[in-house]
Amino acid sequence: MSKASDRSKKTNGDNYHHGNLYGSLLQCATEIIRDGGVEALSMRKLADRVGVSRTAPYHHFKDKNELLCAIAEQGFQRQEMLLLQLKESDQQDLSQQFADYVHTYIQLAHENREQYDLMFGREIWRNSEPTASLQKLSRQHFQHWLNWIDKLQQKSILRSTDSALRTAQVTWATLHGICRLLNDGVYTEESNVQEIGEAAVQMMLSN
Amino acid sequence: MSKASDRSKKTNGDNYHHGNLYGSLLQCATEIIRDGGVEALSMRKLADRVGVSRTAPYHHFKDKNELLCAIAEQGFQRQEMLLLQLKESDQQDLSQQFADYVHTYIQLAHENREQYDLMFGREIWRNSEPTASLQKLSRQHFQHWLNWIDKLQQKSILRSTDSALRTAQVTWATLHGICRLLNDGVYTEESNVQEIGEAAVQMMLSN
DNA sequence: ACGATATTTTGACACTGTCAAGATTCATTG
DNA sequence: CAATGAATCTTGACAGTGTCAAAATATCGT
Repeated sequence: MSKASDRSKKTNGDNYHHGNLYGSLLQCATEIIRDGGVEALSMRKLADRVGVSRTAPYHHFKDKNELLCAIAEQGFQRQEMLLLQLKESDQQDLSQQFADYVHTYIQLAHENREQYDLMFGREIWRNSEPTASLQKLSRQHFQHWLNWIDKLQQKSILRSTDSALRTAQVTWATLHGICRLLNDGVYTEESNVQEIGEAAVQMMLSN
Repeated sequence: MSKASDRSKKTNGDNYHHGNLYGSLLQCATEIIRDGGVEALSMRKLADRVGVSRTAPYHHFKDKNELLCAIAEQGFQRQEMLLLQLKESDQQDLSQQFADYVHTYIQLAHENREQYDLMFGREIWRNSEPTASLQKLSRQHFQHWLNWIDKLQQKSILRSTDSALRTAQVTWATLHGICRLLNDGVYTEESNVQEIGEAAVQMMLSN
């Protein structure tokens, strides 16, 4: 007890090893980003808040980028959940189901704005290289969207003027554009979000 | 000549005063951003490249943010030009005129991707405060778009299911979404840009 | 108990934005 | 022309960043 108690500052009851640094880092980083955006997250502050030294995180994440990718992945998983829940819902009206998705998408992107920016922002996709697993998740996600669009076209809920791929791209871009303009602070009036989403649905539906 | 020649390093032929630092900074910064994005621009490197000391730029731009805003403003002015040229074009078919705008918008956003990101990105609109003049320019720009949308609705080129404001917001969001996905590197295949734009037009037009 | 391996730390480097104080030049008076 | 005040530019400094290398410590399989 003599050695351990007076030689180091960190071995005072807590272990030298953190135990679950990976998880702690991920969670803490997610919180920091949720509260203050990506630019509020620094590896040093993160390490400090978790209670380890500056470079400790680098043994669990090769890069800052790798950390960000991991956080983005969680966002995609949540998004995936959303699509699944909708498919299993009791909503039989497919038009309404589509409208529901649009509204939920916008709402979710707004509630988790910083994570959303990470998922589709230049920080990861342009400035750095997205992780292999993140790329995979992202592709899967779009594929599911594409499949759904295809189905909606076949049932004439959506127009078939263009191919399923093009339609999927454009409709998604519309959703994405709305979310970006809101999240980035270009649209400041958040009160009309609902109406904007509704107008988007009107534009996309075939009627 | 004795005093001036051996006392300082900078007074060796060139003037101590740069002459047009403001302009040089703006131009050089624009180039740096065009080539390497916002994150490639540092005040220090910029000053170095222009040939002045680190803090010289701060006598012409209060902030790095103020510099960025100035660059963004130029982007808006170019965008404004675009709309004006279209109105004065000889294209009489309003649907086609609208389609032309969409394609030019996407093309321009792609050619000046970094500047576009600056114009509508979080860097300025969320992380910092946009300059008063930038805000004004931005509002004007949207107002012109809104007026046009209104006109197109009255001539039944665009559906009037929703108000002009909502329609303007959603159509613009669609354009913006496409450009963001391309610029941010989420869509990597640039070969289909034309087709995507075409599909967007199809979705927006009333027919 | 020992040696390999995983984990964490300290030190260091090259960057960044920007503030404060001093130096230099310019423009405008007297 | 000389002097004074304003504009402009420089040097020094501070706190912060990501991340590499080498050393320290802990854990685990033998």
